[in-house]
Amino acid sequence: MATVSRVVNHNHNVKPATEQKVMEVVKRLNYRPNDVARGLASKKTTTVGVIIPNVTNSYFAALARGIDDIAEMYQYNIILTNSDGDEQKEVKALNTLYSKQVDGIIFMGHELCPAVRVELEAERIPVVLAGSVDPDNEFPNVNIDYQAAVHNQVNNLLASGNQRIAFVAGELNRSINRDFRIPGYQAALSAQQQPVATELLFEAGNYDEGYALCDDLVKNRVTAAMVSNDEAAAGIMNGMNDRGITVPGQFEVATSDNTKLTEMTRPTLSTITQPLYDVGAVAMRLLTKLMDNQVVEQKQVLLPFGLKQRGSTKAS
Amino acid sequence: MATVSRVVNHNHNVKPATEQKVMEVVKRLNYRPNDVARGLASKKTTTVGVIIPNVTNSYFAALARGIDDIAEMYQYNIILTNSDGDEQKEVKALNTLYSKQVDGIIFMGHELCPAVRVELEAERIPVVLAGSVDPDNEFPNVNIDYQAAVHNQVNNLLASGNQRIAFVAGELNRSINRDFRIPGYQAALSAQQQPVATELLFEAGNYDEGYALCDDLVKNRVTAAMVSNDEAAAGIMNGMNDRGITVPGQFEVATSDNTKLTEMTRPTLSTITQPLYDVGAVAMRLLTKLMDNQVVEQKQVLLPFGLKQRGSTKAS
DNA sequence: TTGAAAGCGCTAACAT
DNA sequence: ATGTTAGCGCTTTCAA
Repeated sequence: MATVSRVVNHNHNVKPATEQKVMEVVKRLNYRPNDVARGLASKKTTTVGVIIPNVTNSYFAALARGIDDIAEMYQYNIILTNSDGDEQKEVKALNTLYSKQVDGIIFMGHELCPAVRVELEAERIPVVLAGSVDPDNEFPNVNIDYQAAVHNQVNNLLASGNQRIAFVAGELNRSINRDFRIPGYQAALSAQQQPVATELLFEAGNYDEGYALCDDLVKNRVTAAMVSNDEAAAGIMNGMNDRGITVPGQFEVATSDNTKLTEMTRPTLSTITQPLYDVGAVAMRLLTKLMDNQVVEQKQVLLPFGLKQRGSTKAS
Repeated sequence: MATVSRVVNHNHNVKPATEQKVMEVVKRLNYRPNDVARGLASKKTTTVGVIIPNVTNSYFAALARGIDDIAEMYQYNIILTNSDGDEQKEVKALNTLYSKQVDGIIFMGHELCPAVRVELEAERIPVVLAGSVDPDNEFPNVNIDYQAAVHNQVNNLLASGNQRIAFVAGELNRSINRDFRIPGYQAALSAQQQPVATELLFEAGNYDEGYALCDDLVKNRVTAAMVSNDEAAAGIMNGMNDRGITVPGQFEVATSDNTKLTEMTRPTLSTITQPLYDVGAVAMRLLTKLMDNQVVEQKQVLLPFGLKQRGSTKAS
């Protein structure tokens, strides 16, 4: 019994001869260890919970792929739950994951709302936020420097002479926007002595909303937009072109995620480049260390970003 | 002990008064049942394994969302594993899932290769294929009638006068192509007395491959393409336009999945419409019945499809 | 309607 | 290096 356990778990205190014998029987009987029993006895499930707003969102899907690949590499499985960024669903999902005794959690969300924070703090199981900011920087997380990225990209829009640049995000009041992107956007404007008007802040979180937003943009005499979501950016670009306002000639669009979509639209979309897969991968790698009780010096990691000027802006 | 178990599991043989008492203590002690112990004792984990080629593929991501929503509805959790459609990874993933004692499996793959089939048959745990064909129709599965869908869409390409219509898929030799789509394509050609030449069969499974394929297409004097993957279709369309061959004027493109991408490209892509979310949802619903030992009359389900003519074809 | 007891299939401490 | 034993935290008979 115990010896079989040792062999199966690659414990070293087994005589090679008996190991062979056990292996032979394991094969012959087609024995497969029961992970549930293992989990109960060892208090480790080699399973991590992943909360994602929506798998069909290509930004998060890219992170999820990075997460799963590294999880697999470290022999963990992933329990994936879509939350739609909804507080209720997030809390419910967390409770389910706790019941399932997951060894750790990767949380992705637009926002870290108080109820979720409480839930996360209540258990002492490791959590890492992936592509999701924690304004208090309390939890380990991996992101890029959204503020600097937006700042730089807006600089490009400024450089080509735009006087009224809009900032567009799914929900302006989310921490990632309120505390990082918008300050980056405003800092860029201020540095050029441009007024910072809230009337230039708009909401659009997907293609259709972006497309529909064009009327508002035109009404406000906006000539360029810094968008925080690739699909919304595509919607704005197509919407403008369909209204006879050509991009980038009469209107410039810059976006944030560098998903494959930015290469598939016409014109192609200028964007901030983020290592999406790596954000997920690094988050998972960090979580493995935490689950392994290793000491981690840097629990807040910022991955490098870049800017890619393509067809939707005039900048070269 | 046993009474608490009854209360937690909503067993009816409990006096309301004691139920209240138990509930009160549960709350006070912040008691949360351990699903692992539950799983060991009851031999049910309320977890299903989901094998997906790649979450970042929007076709499969859409199915995954449908799967997760229904799973959640029936109180199941999902263990998600990316396989890249690789036989080795699929087999490995299945074994891991079996060890984890999942109650059922949803399999998505480009192909149901022999090794996987063997693995699936070896265990008697329920499996449902989602958006993935089983040429032998041995396993429960939910799909659309790919053959008819392609046949109809090719008819439209024929109607606008094309004499050399290409068929493009990720891998021509996959069952879904070999046994369903290509026969549909060929039947449409044959019905119009058009020769069925293998030189009109091409491979491209993503945007870049589609884009690169254009040279071959031009070389072969192709004037229209029936593509089995939206991203590849976008690549072909952009590739043609970039080469000065305008779509749909000089080249028509029709695709298969109706992912959101088909509305985001310019021109927009004409496509077969499939209820992607529903394919996943119905598959999961079917699996719940199977896991519940309910008798299911129809284990092979074909969901309705449609055709949507947009900007990449001349047909109205 | 409730309690007592066995046991799910392992791991881990302990003994040998 | 191997065997023995005691749980892990529940569900599920079986009695009462």
